[in-house]
Amino acid sequence: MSDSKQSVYRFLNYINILERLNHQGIMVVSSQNLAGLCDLTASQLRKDLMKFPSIGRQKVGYQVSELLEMLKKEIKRDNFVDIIIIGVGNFGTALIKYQSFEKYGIRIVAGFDVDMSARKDVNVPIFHIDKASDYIKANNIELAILAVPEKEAQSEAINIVKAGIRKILNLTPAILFLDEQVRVNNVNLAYELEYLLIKKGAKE
Amino acid sequence: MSDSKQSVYRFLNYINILERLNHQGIMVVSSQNLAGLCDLTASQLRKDLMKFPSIGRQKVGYQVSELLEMLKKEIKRDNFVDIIIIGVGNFGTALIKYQSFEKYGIRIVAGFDVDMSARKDVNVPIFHIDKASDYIKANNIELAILAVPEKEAQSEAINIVKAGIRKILNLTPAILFLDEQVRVNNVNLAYELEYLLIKKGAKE
DNA sequence: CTCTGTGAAACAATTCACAGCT
DNA sequence: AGCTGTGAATTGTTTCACAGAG
Repeated sequence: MSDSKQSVYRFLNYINILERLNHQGIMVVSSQNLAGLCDLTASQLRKDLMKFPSIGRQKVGYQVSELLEMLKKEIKRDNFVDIIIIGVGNFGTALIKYQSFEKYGIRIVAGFDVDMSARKDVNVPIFHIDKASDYIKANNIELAILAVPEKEAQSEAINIVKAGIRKILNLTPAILFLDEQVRVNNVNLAYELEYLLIKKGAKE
Repeated sequence: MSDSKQSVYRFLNYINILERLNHQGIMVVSSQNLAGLCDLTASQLRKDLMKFPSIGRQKVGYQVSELLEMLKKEIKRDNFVDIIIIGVGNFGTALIKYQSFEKYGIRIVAGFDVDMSARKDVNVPIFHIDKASDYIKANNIELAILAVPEKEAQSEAINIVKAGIRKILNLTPAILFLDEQVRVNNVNLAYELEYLLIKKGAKE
């Protein structure tokens, strides 16, 4: 997988949707149908699938389970990944409790915060932020979710990168300045809301 | 504003960054500098700015405050928007407490949930979900954040759309099937994590 | 010489249209 | 007929390269 961000998201979406179809016992799907579910055109979907050995059947469509397997193989990475979360406020707690990442093979194994008093009601160990560095080194953690208050974002990011973190999902609105080597993915919910509010027409 | 999602996000990012520069008392910025902060090329930034009457000064760069004002005008919408949130669990509570939307002129004015017992510690009224429909109609709410458990996502979405909601920020992993007229923006944090994990190289 | 504004070129994504299989 | 696979055409985006202004 070495494509654009957009195409990676399309592939993740195919997998997500095919898993639902599979779960519902639907065994076959046409490019038309699947494209409709993904909000794109049948052509575009077929173009995406061209990177695989021809797997559709004319007049019929695609075997859901077969397509799913191919897509998963294409996107594959090490099967289970342990990640940590920096900042266990409302947001961080929500993410820890929200176990839905597990089905993607992603496990939040520890949380870190300055305030230890809060949040004892989660089933993942919460440590003082001073311990993050040691933890990252000891457990070879590669990815961290950053969910601290905006003001602390930059300095915490520097700390965890120094300790060995290579990938950060930044949920704060801060702009992070880090070594080029570090991959940062910013999610700014304010932008997502603005986007909805700005665009006049319907459709994504 | 009638551009691609990507370009809208770039513009929102320019505004975000320029506001920070402004706040720091930085008055002038070159396309080179600003592009660096945004993780894109100087050319691309200048192309984006071509839609405005020439505003940069050769040898100098752009006046931060002036550029900021133009961008804001370009993107403008009604100055204050009231939105609601459906689902006041961990996630919903986090969003309500996270007041950072206010500076974008976006205000969460009410939350709705099936479980009224929880979450009395927020400064926004929380109502039973049965009241959502009336509230939307009475207050002419256009946008809702959907933060319910995945299983309820589809049925709640139908309900609020029936009541008049036209735009949904869907924070559940569910795929929503709704009238074409309704704009849906899906944020799936699992995808964001997967994306970080998949891509081998550095850089976004 | 420095930095913007902008055409032109290169590259990427999307849509069209249709041949070919069943 | 119904649906895939795929070149060709179209449209969109990014990069290049340089004229022009201070």
